[in-house]
Amino acid sequence: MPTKPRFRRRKEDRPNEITEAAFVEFSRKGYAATRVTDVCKRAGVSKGLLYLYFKTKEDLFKSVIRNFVVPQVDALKLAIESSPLPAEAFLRGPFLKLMQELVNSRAQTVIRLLIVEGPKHPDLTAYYCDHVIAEGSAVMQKLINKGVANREFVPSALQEFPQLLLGPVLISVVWKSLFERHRALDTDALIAAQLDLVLKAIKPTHAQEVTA
Amino acid sequence: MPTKPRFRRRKEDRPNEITEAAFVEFSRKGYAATRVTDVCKRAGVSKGLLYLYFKTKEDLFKSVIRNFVVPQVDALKLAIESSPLPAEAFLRGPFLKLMQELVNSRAQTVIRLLIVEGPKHPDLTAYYCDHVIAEGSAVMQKLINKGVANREFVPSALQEFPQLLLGPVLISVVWKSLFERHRALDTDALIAAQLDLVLKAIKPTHAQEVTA
DNA sequence: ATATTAGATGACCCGTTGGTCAGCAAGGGG
DNA sequence: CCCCTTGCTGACCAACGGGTCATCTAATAT
Repeated sequence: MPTKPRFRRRKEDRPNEITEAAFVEFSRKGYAATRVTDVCKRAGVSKGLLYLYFKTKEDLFKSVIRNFVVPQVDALKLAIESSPLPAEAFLRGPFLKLMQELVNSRAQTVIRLLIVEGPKHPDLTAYYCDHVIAEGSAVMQKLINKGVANREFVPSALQEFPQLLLGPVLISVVWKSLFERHRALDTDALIAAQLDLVLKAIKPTHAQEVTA
Repeated sequence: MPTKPRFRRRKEDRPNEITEAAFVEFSRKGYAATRVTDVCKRAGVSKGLLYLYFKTKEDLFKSVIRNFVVPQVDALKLAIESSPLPAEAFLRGPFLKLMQELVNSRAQTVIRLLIVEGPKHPDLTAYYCDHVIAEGSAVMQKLINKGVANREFVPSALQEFPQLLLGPVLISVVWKSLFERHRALDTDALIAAQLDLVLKAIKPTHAQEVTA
């Protein structure tokens, strides 16, 4: 009888499996504290194999981030730009939901990893800056400007700083990673509160001059 | 002629000097990437001496954080609680200035260090949570509530989530550490914008029912 | 069956770094 | 002036972990 083979050849699946394992390990311990050996164990793979698919530990890390970020961002942009809702309805509906989910999904982990490890990987940061930050800001800006154009909103600093809407998302991510078990925070409510306050501030409820 | 002595005995000053050097090194490279030897070099001290005053590398790190945080927070609380200004004036004046300075001072570095290294040092995080976060929130809450009490402000979610005012501070800290050289951000304006928006939202400019 | 290719293994190498310790020297007291 | 205390030194150690490579074996071609 033929004994069970010690391993199978699965060239196609290995990179994904390793990336997935690396995601878990990096998330838990950060870049420096993660041992390549642990990633291998989790992926059920030997060290040699990992180094067949990834040149260095850093290369592995970058793959983890990029493989996660790219599809997310693309999906996101599409969703936002193809919505027919007016600005406020969109913000209070899909946009709010999206921000709230960000904090409870893998994105949270990725955001944290980028904050923590970013400074050590300048090219990765640059990539992220151009693709996620810049494009994200642009989309949000467009949305606000649209609202201003059809008198839904009054002109405000939010046009220049659309990131303000994401403040509570950042607070939530950081809070969860540091204080979650020590002191609870209702992140959904926090995010909703900021949106509500901002909308109150930029909606023209009372007589207001609009200077071109 | 007596040759210059190789070193002086300065028991009193050593801990501070080492802490100071450690602050610089930890700020630049983070905990894991900082070598104890480098801290020693910067402090002009041998490794043995460092380990005379600090039990481990981690102990040194905690000292750095605590030594910086404690006096800052105390001074801060005093300043806030002893101000006679009405709520809005205080927020637009000293409070705004303080938030803006936070981003350009050593506090920025400490905030970043805590975000990055916090999860690895639970007791340090707990300490920070109780002393800085909890007390800070309480003070801000008091301020907002005071404003609501004398009809300066309308009731709002800001009473429950005073942290919202700090959102842009966090954004600024993170931005500076990641993207500063790649894409500029006027952090002062960002922080001022958030304050302005929030104040617009909670000021009773038009007929508004106040439900007890 | 056998040969060949290439996916996969893991023992090993070696630079790095947190932490130690035997001993040196500053400087105050007798 | 000398001695003793103790602040201080830096060579050294041991563990650790990223990366390599000689080797093995599953799959495939002949």
